[in-house]
Amino acid sequence: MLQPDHELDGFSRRRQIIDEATTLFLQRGYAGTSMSQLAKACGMQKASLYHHFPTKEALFVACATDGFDEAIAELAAIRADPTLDDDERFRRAIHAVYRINIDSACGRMAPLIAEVSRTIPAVARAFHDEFIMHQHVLMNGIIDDGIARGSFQAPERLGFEHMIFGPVVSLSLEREMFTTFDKFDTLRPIERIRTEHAELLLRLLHGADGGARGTAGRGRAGRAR
Amino acid sequence: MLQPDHELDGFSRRRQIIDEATTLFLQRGYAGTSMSQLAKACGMQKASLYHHFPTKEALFVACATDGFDEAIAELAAIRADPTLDDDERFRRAIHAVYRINIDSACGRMAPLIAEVSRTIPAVARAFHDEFIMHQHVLMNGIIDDGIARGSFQAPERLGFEHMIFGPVVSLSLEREMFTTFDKFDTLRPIERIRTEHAELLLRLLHGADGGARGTAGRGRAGRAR
DNA sequence: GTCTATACAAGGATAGAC
DNA sequence: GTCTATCCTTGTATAGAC
Repeated sequence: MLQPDHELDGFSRRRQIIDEATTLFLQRGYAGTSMSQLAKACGMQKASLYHHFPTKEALFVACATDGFDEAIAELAAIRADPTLDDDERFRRAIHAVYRINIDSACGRMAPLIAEVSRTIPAVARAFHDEFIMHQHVLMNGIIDDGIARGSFQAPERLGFEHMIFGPVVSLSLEREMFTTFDKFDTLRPIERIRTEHAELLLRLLHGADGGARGTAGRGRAGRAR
Repeated sequence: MLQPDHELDGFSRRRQIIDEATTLFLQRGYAGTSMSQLAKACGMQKASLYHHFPTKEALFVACATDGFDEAIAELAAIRADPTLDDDERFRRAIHAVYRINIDSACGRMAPLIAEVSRTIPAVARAFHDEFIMHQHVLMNGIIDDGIARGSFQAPERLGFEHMIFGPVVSLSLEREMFTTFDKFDTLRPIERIRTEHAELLLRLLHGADGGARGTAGRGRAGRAR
């Protein structure tokens, strides 16, 4: 999945093309983006693009599968950070999930994957296996660790996972849908939504009965119910 | 928004075109669907389509804004149904929201709206004002009624709304993304997700402290767990 | 590795007969 | 209201010089 290529002067044409293409794809969709537009955006001739990528489809696959690891890195680091207590780790993990899916290019690719899912099924497969799946695994790990240490109560996992990722994914989609609206941040104040979202999830993790510990560290015995 | 037209024999060509076009748009995206393909699907000539719709864009707008009211009708009915207690009403409302956004054609339009949001901003506006907004209003009404009757505790509303609709919208998107996978229902068992989702939301509505009433009618004091 | 030039298909849309 | 025929643009992709 890597192409060391000719990253000589810190400037790779391939990189530039991928970046410009990603921008265009995100703005106008796959079928709505033409190689001519892309060539213009890159300041080069259409034919030159085909020196770097054999087909438009191959170019799209490169864009869509680019940067999975970097995007998820932060979440992995949070899971591994031993200095955090479980509640705080969970809060930061939620924060990271928002950044991954709303700010990063590959997080914003979801509607595009849907668009091409029938014509390029492989890209949907990769998106699931190497992006979505990894986030779920990391998040479940964080929850499981908290349960093992007595900080969290086990929730119905399937529904809970969807209550973690669903609001983030839909917010990302809505931001694409409503980009032309005056102030999207008034319609959907992401910061506030994220905070409330995290606190509501924590309430569920602490159990319905006792409310459990507010900021339980690891292993502290605070039990509930 | 209605066109009585010539619904003579219960078969309208306009209706047929909208239905076929909607299917194609959902499968291949807006830019990825051609008028030629559509003409073939309708069993007519390309030029004939232009007798019914002046442009491809107008046709898409017709598809995307078709059936809002019908899709939402069930949710409105549930809100107004006086025979339900608040918990059961909420459960059925969640059920309806799943059907609206996952099964109905206009619910599945979301990624398409995102695709055309820059080129046809009006359709994004309509989708928000006449579809999304209405669902939020109805759902909030159901919650407010429950609060007024003492069945529910008021949650942080903004975060809670996203925890209602987010998982549904993302599930709808994922179903489009992963249509080519062997068994989507194994990957994302919608029935089970929906049930767990509803129960977790109810747990939040019942409050972290007392758990509040399990199946409280209006005012009934029933406890649970 | 980038360019000019071009092949060839498909796109949206229109004209005008029936 | 549907057809055949056609216009013109744009699309992806390639050939071959530099």
